[in-house]
Amino acid sequence: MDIENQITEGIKAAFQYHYQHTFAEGEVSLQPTRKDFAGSHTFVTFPYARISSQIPPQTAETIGNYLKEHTDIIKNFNVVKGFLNLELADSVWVKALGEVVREYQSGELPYGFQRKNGQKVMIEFSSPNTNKPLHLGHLRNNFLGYAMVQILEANGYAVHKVNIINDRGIHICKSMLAYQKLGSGETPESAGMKGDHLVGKYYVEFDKHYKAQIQELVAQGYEEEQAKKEAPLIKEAQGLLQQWERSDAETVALWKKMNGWVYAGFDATYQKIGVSFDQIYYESDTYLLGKDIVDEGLAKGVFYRKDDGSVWIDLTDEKLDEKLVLRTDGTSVYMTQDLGTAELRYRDWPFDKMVYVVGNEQNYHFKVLFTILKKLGRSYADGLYHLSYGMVDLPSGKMKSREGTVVDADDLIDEVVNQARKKTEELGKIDELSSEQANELFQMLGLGAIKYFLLKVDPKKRMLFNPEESVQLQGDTAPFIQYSHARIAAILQKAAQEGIDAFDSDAFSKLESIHPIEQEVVELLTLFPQKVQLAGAEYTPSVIAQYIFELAKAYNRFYTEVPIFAEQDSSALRFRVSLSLAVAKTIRNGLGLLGIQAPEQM
RNA sequence: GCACUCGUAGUUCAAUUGGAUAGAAUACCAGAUUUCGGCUCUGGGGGUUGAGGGUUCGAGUCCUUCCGAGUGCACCA
Repeated sequence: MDIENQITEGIKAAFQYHYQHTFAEGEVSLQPTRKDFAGSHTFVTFPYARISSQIPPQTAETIGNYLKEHTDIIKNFNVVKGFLNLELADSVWVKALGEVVREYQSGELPYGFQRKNGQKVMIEFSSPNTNKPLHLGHLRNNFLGYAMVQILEANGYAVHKVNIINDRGIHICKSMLAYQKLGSGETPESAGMKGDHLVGKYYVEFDKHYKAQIQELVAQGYEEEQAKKEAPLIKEAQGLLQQWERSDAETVALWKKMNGWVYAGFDATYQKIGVSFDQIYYESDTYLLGKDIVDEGLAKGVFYRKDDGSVWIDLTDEKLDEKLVLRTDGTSVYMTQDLGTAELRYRDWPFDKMVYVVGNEQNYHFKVLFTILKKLGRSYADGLYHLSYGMVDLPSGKMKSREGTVVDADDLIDEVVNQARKKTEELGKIDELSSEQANELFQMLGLGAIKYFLLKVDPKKRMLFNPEESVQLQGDTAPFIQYSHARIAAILQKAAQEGIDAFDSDAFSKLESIHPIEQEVVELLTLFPQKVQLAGAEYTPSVIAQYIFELAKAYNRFYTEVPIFAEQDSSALRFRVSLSLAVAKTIRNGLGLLGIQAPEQM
């Protein structure tokens, strides 16, 4: 039984004994004690004044006394207003560490991870367009998605990672048109560029000339809106799209060629950032889906047809608008497509939950999508979740995907990895590493820095990414945590050399008293499982990031305040070595949940 | 115009979902250690939680009115 359970059982018994009151399951909850008070767990008694017919401080006093007398887990308690702060006996903490170490030793599942629960989650993330390379916003998406994959697996779910590539439409036709006009047979090889960057270059080219044409037209007296529609280039691009839809051989060949370049470029980036997928969908395959759902909706009376032949759904009673699901000409729109894709996916891999990692500008779209599926009576509709995230800004200014000032993902990674290289070459202990191993380490540090920085913030919130701050060795950063881990690794190595088995929890089981900071570290360790659980339930990797940082900091305090190998008492020494082991493993696994690696040395 | 999201130390972020004196990191100042690893640790100043009103034992959190920022409101995706 874990610590929290032991305490709540005690509290329930106390209420039974003193007030003849029986609590329902899960009704008694504890909170962590604030730092300025003694104790680790706090019971808030305000809500129970009616049950005890006493003022809260009296209730707290009564419960505290009962726990101290009737259980052996409470060393002391104090009451502040209605708050009952509990100090646990040292033996409780010693035993708790023993359990953590044993779980790590048994090795079936890492400490804090759950057994398979039989539930299946599909998660969609990344979802790029093929007309330009990945940028900083995509990185937040990819890292969030990949972290959630790890976290959901740790919570016992079977996870299926999917990516849907937006490979068709007017945007890729723009790149194609510019390439036809200006490309003169250039290839990624001849240009010495990654394929996605090459195609992106022509997209920018298109945009430049297109804007020039608009300005020209405006100068001739057109309204801007009209100029945007009438510019010759956009008409040409639309023509190209129509040719593509008619399966014109030449157009399709060019489309395939350019998309092939982009995929090669994406794959290189995915590999570099350590992201992969189980299944990839292409919009060129799915954009016509959803028509039969429209028929079904009409039959069920969920949708209705207007006189002009277009099909709609009225969601005004859900406080949403009317939404078009089929055009007058009978073709589908984005919403139709997403309905069809959801259906397709459920058939491909019947899931209990489906998570869409998509930016918050699409909040409304997903609200509507989920509502429609519910109205259609889809059994899986309740398991759908939109993991919405905010935009990423840079210190130099805001960045938007549609404007030219986008920060390219590859460039950014290179820059940060380079900074990690510089710092580590200057200061690191990497002499015995081969140049290959060293390069791997720099990647680990640079990528870890970006991932951690993007993941430590609540996904919902718009955030500011500071590349320089992210690689700092001090502060709330990945390198700080990785460094702490590497240092513990050195300690464990020393312990191994001295013949100490860090997994041997019997070696310290008789230890009677421990240092307050040791207690604090063990307390943090005991919280890991519920952090994993929370991060999964709330879809917020930031919970894990914050936790590991706290753990690393607490360990560092322990490290300066308490000697390890100079300790005379063997029990205490062994306890500290095992504590170090448990912390190192938890940091490593916690970082792993964020997709970040922890080096043994740096 | 309508809808949604957000507003917290100089800056970047937290706040256990309604709990205690709103916490970290960073920057700045002052110390300790100079040993297991460049480090790390301790202390200090810094806040009317955008503003007002309400709900209750208790509000950064819920309701409301303003102010400010962002996003979405295409027979685009």
